[in-house]
Amino acid sequence: MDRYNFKNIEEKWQNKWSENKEFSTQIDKNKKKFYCLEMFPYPSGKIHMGHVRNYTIGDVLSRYKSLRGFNVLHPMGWDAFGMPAENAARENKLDPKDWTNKNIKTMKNQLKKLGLSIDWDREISTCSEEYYKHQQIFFLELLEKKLVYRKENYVNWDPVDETVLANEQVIDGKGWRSGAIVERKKLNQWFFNISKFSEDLLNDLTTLDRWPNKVKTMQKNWIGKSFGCEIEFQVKGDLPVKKIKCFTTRPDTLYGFSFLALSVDHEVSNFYKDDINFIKFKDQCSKTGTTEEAIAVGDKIGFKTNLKAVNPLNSDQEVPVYFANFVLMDYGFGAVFGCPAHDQRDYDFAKKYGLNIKTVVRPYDQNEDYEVSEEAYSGPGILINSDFLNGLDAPKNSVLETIKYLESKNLGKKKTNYRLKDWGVSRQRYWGCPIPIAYDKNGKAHAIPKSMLPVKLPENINLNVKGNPLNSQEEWKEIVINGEKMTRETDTLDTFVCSSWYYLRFCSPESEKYGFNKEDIDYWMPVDQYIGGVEHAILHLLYSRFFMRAIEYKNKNFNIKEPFKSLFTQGMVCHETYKDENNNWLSPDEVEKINNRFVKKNNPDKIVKVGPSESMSKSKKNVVDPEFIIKNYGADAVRLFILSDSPPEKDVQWSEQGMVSSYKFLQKLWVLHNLIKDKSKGNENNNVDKEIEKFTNKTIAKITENLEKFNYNVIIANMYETYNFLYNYIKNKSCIKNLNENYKKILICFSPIIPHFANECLEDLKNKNKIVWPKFDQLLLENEKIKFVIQINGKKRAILNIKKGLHEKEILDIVKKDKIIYKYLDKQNIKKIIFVENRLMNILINV
RNA sequence: GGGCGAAUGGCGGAACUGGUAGACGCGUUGGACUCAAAAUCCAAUAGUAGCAAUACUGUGAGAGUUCGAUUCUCUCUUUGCCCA
Repeated sequence: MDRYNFKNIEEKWQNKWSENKEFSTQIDKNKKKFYCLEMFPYPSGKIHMGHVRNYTIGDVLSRYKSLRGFNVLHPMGWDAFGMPAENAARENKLDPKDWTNKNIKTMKNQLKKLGLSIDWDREISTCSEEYYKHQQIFFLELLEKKLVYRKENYVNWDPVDETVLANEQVIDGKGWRSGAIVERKKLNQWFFNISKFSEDLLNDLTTLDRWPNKVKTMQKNWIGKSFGCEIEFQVKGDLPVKKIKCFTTRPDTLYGFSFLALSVDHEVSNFYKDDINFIKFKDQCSKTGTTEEAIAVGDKIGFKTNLKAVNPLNSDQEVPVYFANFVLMDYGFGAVFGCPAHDQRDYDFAKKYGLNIKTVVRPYDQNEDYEVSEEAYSGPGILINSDFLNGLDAPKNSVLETIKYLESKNLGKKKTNYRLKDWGVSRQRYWGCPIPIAYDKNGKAHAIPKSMLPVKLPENINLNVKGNPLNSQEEWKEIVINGEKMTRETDTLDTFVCSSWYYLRFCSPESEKYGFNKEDIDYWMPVDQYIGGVEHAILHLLYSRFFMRAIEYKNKNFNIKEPFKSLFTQGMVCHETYKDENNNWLSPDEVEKINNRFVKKNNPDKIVKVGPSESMSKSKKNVVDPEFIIKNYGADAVRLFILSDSPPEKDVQWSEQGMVSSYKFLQKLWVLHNLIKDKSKGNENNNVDKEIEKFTNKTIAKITENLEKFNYNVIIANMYETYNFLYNYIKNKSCIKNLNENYKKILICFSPIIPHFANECLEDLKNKNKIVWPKFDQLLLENEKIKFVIQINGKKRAILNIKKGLHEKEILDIVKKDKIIYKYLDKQNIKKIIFVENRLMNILINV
């Protein structure tokens, strides 16, 4: 017998699957469909272990569903636009398109070597014209429906690179590449009106019963619905401003009112636009980032106006009005009322400018003399110093009570507010989907007619320019629409737009007229199982949910609101981190273990510092290359290992030892396979054995259940158990007549995890039958003998091996004859017996 | 600071709706094979006591509900993630 040669066997099956187009899918209305989708990768160069895990999980499910008779759609594509291509291209003087396509080719090959059951005929790439031209059409449709608009907004601006940075590209207030201090700059940008659907996006979370609660909670918090009060403050002063509107979630603390703070963009700022001090102040404000965190942490600064605001609950009280850097125009009305005693931001501000700090809420364990000191108290309590509001439970009752009062006096009204802001989709970059807009000489935006689409990206352009390379493409920028000369929009779309609808495109990858065909999506959508990293819990998933609503809006032909019926978020792949004596990161293959000590390879004197296990990342060098591992151990072994050590939703530790043991297990299975082949050769006179039948039945039941529940790590344990049983079972047996048929069923159960191996074995057994998921017999399961526990006073004292379904009396009879239990029961009064059928009997006696 | 989750042998982890805690794997130890090693195979492996049968303790800590709690409730500790 030869060793199991994974190299030849895996290649053989992969070629076979590919040649037979085994996984290409068509609509078949006689079959139930199952759409399994994993988040598509960014083509960064090579696949990493995270991909291996993600796609293995999806593949196991797809193969299983397919064996269960579903018509399975399991496609793959490329999230191919984005910055790394532009950066890499800039550094290596390549075209982003060439760079991207080269990576796609490499990664596709790598994925194929994993033996994934993917319908490659449906492959899509978001950077291809065939893809993004449809996206441009969607953009125009949304524009027609007024779900897209243009407005000026603040962005993180890198003054050195002359580019806009995403929040995560701002590190400690500096640009991640240039290191320049990031400024706030106002730019005209395109926005998707996602906030229009805030309420809908929030409410429909309750329909997503097969999404992790964690993700739903994160989305809920992100949408951030709160209710509060819109208050109109009377304003006095030498400016023609009589009223300022403001939103607050805590109107009940109005008696602690000590200033009114406005955003520097508030309309009142118009009166100061020529004031040199105000201009300076505004400039200073622009130095703070735009994130909520930057604002919370940063210095609170203000600019005092000549205005006074009147407390609506106490017209005798007048407080100063400031411009302040911590107030943003897009929250509320760009105006907040300051209550320093109960809001830390306001407290910091009041301290700085010597403003009054009046306590109006006391914690439950303090008396009426309580006064806030050192820091604001924002917890719950009882209202004090608040006239007629005194004694109310804050904020539980007090907020609503206050609003009621304000409404009755026409001083304010209840209002719902959402934290979710509209989605800015403009990116000042080359490598993205062009926005199909042009501007006339007055700067007015016009949609580029659909007949003129797609707006193609110019090729072979110079990327080594500051800012957006498209800006310097003078020829490309020119366009004539209806005889009028115009200039193209040079911003491109955020890549999250590409990934907001790609799952529709997989249903109709070749549809030319439109992004999808109705017939296709009617059959395939929604995605039955979506699998990916939890890092996309908010943005990508929320944007996709929005995009479906945006397409559906005013559209009778489309009725999908929720694209992903069921969501699974897998954990990350982690590895120990290593550093040398100079604190430089070392990769695992630069390290070896000698006598329980980690040292540098080929240099055993150099001790290596072992750090905690962290998510694999290039920057920490704690990565293991899947290609290398597949080459050494084979795809099946990698699949086996990546699923074996942890539940799929939790992080998994990469371990070389674990990898080796998975490899060895396959070798052992191969030995077993050949033994079974021998033992099942033979003639009709061999014995039929009940034991193997029962065992197989139980195994099918277990694996089926664990597949349904994503307990993939437990399936691997089931596989080891199966091996252990079979190995011991056949050891001392001669030929068994029904061994072969049972073993084949077991192989099919293994096949989603180790498809090459299982198919090879089935073929080796000359299997002629169509391979379908084996059924198990519930009756056979129930007829089995069980282990029945006998407890005395709650302590386990014996285990009876009995058949199922025995009654209390029958068991008691057995118990009374049992020698071990007898000594506990002898001469004792039985007070009570608790009997749980097929489980246990607890006998309570006097002690 | 707020929200959500987690905590089980040396390690990763199992345990159905409250019913045998530690499946399975790794590691470790002992043995077989070998001149030797690797590989492979066999056996043991939560702790304490005991030659053993067995007994007691044990699922982060403390309480509670229950005949019975890893599982349910409360308080606390540690830790992870998200938001700030």
